[in-house]
Amino acid sequence: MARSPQKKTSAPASGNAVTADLVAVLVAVTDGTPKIMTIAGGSALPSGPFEFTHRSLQTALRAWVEAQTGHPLGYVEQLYTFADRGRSGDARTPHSVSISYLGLTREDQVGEGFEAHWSGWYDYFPWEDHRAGTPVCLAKMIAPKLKTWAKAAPSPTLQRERWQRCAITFGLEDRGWNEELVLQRYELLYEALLIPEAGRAHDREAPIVPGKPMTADHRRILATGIARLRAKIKYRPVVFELMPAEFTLLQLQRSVEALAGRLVHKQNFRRLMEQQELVEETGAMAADTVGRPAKLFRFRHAVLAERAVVGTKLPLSRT
Amino acid sequence: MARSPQKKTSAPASGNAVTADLVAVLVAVTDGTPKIMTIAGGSALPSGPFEFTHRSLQTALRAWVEAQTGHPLGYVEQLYTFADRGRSGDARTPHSVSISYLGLTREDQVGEGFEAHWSGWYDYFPWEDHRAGTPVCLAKMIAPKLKTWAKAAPSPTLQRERWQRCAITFGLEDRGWNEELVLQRYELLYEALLIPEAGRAHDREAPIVPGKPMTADHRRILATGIARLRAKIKYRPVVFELMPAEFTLLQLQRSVEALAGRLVHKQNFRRLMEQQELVEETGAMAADTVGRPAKLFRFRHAVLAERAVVGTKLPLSRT
DNA sequence: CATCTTATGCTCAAGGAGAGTATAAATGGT
DNA sequence: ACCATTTATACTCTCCTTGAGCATAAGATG
Repeated sequence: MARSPQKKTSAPASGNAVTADLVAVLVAVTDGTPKIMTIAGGSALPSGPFEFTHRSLQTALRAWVEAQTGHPLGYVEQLYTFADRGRSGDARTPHSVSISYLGLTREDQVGEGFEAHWSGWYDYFPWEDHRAGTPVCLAKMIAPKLKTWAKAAPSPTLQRERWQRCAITFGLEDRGWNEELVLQRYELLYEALLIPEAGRAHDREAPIVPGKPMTADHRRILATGIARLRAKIKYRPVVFELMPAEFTLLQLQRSVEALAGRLVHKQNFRRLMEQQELVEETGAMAADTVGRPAKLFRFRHAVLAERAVVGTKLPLSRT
Repeated sequence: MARSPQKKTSAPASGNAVTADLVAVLVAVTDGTPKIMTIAGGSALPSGPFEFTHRSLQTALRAWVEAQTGHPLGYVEQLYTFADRGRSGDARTPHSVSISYLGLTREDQVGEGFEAHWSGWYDYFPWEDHRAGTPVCLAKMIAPKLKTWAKAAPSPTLQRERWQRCAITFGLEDRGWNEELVLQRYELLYEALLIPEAGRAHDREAPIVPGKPMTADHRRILATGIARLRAKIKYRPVVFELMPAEFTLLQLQRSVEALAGRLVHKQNFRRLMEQQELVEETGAMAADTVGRPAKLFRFRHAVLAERAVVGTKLPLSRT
């Protein structure tokens, strides 16, 4: 089947040949800590060349992750395709297209003898964890530095606009924290040169914000993945991919909170779970617990066949 | 800056060289009809090779669309990257990665002397337009054929599962229409071999569903774009990219309805517009109208700077 | 038994969303 | 002039959702 005329009349394939890479954001949640699979001492996301022996990108990613971790991948979703030369540095390297994916697993599913390292994702984004209230680094370090950056704009109008952008994306000045703006926040810090990856790293005076950096644009890809996942859990039952087969409602709640980076109202969370019929009792009770023992639940896989849209809404507080 | 170790130790670039193509879903709304830019007599989306002279994919797309249509592009968003060999047919062609984009413009913005053709998007997806109630072809043709397909499953359990999937994605048996499931519906029809693109086209007996086909996987890409746009208008003020500078609230409503493929409650729509402060009066009134003249409004660009999340919610009916 | 901790059931109030009624302002026909 | 028709615009009403809090139950520990 012929493609479009445009393509037929275009330059030969060798003219714009590129290499295709896969980059994976593999997420697990262990003990209420969201983790991502990393390599190179936690400074890079797992990535590799795309093998065209596979039928599709998804198949390639699954096979590749399985080879790396020794376990099949549950939920997989494409994130974004990057081809920016600007950030990757050297223009003389062969052009590369990076196709990034988000994958959900459990840490314990990784086979023995594999080089998988799991790093807490808040190591890379300390300002994103609002479970214990607004992080200290946000108010004490990031906000002031953003203010300085805003004030450095050429005109008063631009200064105000810059600061307004900062205030919105970081929820400053009582605007309320929006946990989904992960990428926007990273991009803003990048633009303000508060992130090592933004270059100017040789500038020792550069005011750098806390948070572990990553190779190339991997931290940006990670931010994309976190943002996507935080949005997704609200309208698709994907949290369960990160849970063991049986769990208590509190464990489930803790996982949701870990991903969202903020706390939810316990009773309302249970109400949502019940009325949405996402889970069912196993009949067993949790063992080895403090306090009153909780019922064990399992995910009702049937809901996937029953309804098109089901989510784990976040019963947030208005305050 | 070095990339991950995985990449360093991988095969040389020539080993997995591919060509990168851009495919664009360019949307406009004219007189309450959503349209897409097409080439080749409406059988393909505009596409072409990615020129690495540009800094990023977005820049490349913008420049390319501008060259094609003679007008700058407003809103641009990446859709999906395809590399499936399975559907493109010949395995001997050079491997290609197609990066698709969604772009919003207005039909009248296309310059003279360009070969842009605008086709109504419901020509390709007749079953997606529910503005005048459930389309006839859905009840009369699609539903029965899906039922036949479901019954062709090997076991009774599989038959039931198939039919349940169909009923959910197409809103059959009083389940309610979900306008966002555009891609799922297309994929289901594809799987059921009711779509010419699914191959078996030589089979004259094949029960084919109404709707204009497209080259390669372009109709799938279009479905992805429509689905994305239908979801997006609910939480981002992107409709305004498709509107003229000044418009009446009814015109705005008609555009939203055109995209969503379903009607909304007029009074509630106005209430939403007002309380969200997305628009402001220009002071002028619409001319050349039937009935009472309406106030003209314009988009309040300031909201983009004021709030992070603003949407054109659909005040749908519960029935 | 007092206390701590988690589990679980229930109520309340404010806001949002779906739906309907009523009125206003234009046009065109008789 | 009057009326039907069409669109614009203002309000009201009710049900459901959602944020929030109170109260009680059931285990462990000292």
